[in-house]
Amino acid sequence: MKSKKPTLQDVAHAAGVSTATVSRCLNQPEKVREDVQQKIHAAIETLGYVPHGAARALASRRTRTIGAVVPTIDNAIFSEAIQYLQRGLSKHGYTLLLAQSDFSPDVELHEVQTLLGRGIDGLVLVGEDHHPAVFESIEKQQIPYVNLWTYNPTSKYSCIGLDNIAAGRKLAEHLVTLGHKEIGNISGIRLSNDRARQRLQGVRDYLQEQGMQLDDKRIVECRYSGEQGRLAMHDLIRRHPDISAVICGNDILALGALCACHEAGLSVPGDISVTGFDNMEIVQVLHPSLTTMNSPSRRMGAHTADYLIEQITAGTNEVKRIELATDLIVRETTGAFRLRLPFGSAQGTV
Amino acid sequence: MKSKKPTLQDVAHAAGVSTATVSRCLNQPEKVREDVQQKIHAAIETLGYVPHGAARALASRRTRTIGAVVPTIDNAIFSEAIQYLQRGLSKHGYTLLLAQSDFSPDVELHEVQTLLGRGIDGLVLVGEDHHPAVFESIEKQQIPYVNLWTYNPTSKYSCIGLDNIAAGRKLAEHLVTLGHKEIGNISGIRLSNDRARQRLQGVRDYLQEQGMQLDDKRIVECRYSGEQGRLAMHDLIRRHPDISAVICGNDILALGALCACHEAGLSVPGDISVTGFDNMEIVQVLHPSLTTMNSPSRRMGAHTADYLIEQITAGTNEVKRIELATDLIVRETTGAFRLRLPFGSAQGTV
DNA sequence: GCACAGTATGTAAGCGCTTACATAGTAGGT
DNA sequence: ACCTACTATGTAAGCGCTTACATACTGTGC
Repeated sequence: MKSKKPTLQDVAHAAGVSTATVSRCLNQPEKVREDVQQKIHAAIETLGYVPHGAARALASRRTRTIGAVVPTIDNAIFSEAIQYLQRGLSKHGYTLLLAQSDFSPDVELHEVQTLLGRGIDGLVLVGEDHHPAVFESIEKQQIPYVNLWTYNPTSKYSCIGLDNIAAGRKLAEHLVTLGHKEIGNISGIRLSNDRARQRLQGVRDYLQEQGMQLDDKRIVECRYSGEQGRLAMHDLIRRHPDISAVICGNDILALGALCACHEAGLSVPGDISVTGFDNMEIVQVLHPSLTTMNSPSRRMGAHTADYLIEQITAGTNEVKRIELATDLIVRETTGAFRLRLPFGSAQGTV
Repeated sequence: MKSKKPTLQDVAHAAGVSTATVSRCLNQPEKVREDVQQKIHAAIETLGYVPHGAARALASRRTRTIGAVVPTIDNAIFSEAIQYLQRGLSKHGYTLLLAQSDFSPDVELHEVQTLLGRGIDGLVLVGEDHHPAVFESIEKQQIPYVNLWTYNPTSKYSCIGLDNIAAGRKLAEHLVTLGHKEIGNISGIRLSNDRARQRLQGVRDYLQEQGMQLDDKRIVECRYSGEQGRLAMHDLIRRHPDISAVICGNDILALGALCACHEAGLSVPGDISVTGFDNMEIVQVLHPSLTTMNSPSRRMGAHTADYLIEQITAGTNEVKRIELATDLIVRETTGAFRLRLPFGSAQGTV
């Protein structure tokens, strides 16, 4: 190893120009003469110079860094969104700082403050529900900010996402149209998860309009995990044997629910219909393949990158609200309602 | 909005001490008297002071930031590892800079250089295969560095992972023990993916020792996606109807393969056995549930965080090689070999 | 030939923090 | 009472870059 890493000053020396010129050459090349640029680039090359990010950030008040806090990265929809967000940022020389909240508003607040301390140029959070101090901190920084996964036309902040209420309605409509009357629900924890609440509300609204009700007893709340979904479904089956369709908060829960149906000897969709949410890649290669809502995670990530870069480079901070379409993807786990003999009755002997 | 954000200088003023004392209070509190600390914290509180990350980084040459480049975050095993890595870092006040290589060494190099420019204190990559310039850059920086997902006792660099060759052997052994002789393989793209290569090599080695061969024609290489796995399986079934077991490069490919079996009217494990790799959470709630290898992604992430923090805080950079155990998880997609009448022959008439 | 506008480059003052070194204050040993 | 050894705090010099401003140079129109 030689001595220290080369600095901009070393480059300036080697190229026989001033530090200002080198800096300009890097940041506003149009202001530097062609031949000088070449000399500078040659010097950079031979010295192996790499700009010092922190120094740059300190002097320019821009870190070329975006912060994102998701509930957990270990969930296909969040990781898909982050995948596209990171790609979009990278294309423009921006780097992603990633943190997780574990669905806790307090943890989220803490992570947000850490990120802001790091000096991010933009921030991405999931949903609208946040600790009040989060909003305070953001406003103090005046940086572009996006609420992901939610679309609220009246929101004070930018949001890029879907209309979760409408999505819930669509699911309910699908099942009602198939003739289902007794519908159960396996939901994620709704506390501090506006998406889960809104989807459920959509279901409830629609049923109400149809003169039906979603009894609270038919809602089981649990963490988003396959095993939890499985247990929840067993619970529903035991407590409400008349249920003929179950709306699950996401695909993972739905897979667990399908497992439970199988274990309970219920055929899907013959005895019971099941829906998911997110349309994870794998649910289409399963048998039966899952009826679910398409979650525009990838587009969300890409749009977010575009929006942030746009605002940052323009030096503006306008609120933008982007609604992304979701589609109901009907596959094999939902079917027409069919009367099922109650458990315990003599089946097949009539 | 008030005026500017408060600086350390403002805090010093408000608390009636020097900037050095405030800085010490934040970084080495044991060197500051109790009562002075309280005054300072009070000032910080009322001013709403947040340290400026870039300034801190510039002055101290530490960014409290770790960089990681994974092939893609949109794959359960990588996202699990990143989940635990991020948590571990956060616990110690470190932040994660995340980038993706899309399985391309060139993209990876570019991302690594960007991260190094940002001034990371430690770096995490996946696998041992990297662009030569990656190693050069890292050595110039002298920062702790880990190769994840691989365990190589003779590696020049730290690594935390599993013995991929041994894992491949175990899978082969399992199938051979069940009586399978004609084994197929659906692998991820092996070019610049040492994990995939080594697993395949393990399979090959074991078969060879048993006097069997893994013909190259029985290996289908494709991207890690359910749909690709499905197509690959159809291909294998068509070209090699005598195959009675297929080893898949990961669980996603295996799910696609199961789909293909179903479509082709082959029962699993009756007609054909299928194995995965990674033990994703959902594969245990499927029917049939998947036989697979457990990938210690979570432990990997946690260990990596511990190792990096340890090295950074100690100011050292010792190479450490940690092997994590993997287990074969036998479930329902593998079973004893059973002779199957070839397609097209009159089945069930003998 | 001269004033003027326009362009290319250089000078130097920070950005907000850390930290080596200097200094003041305190306690213990003799 | 004096010296020594600490500990607690202050002073000030950067860390490597950006950028406002100053300066030098070029070409134009009159």
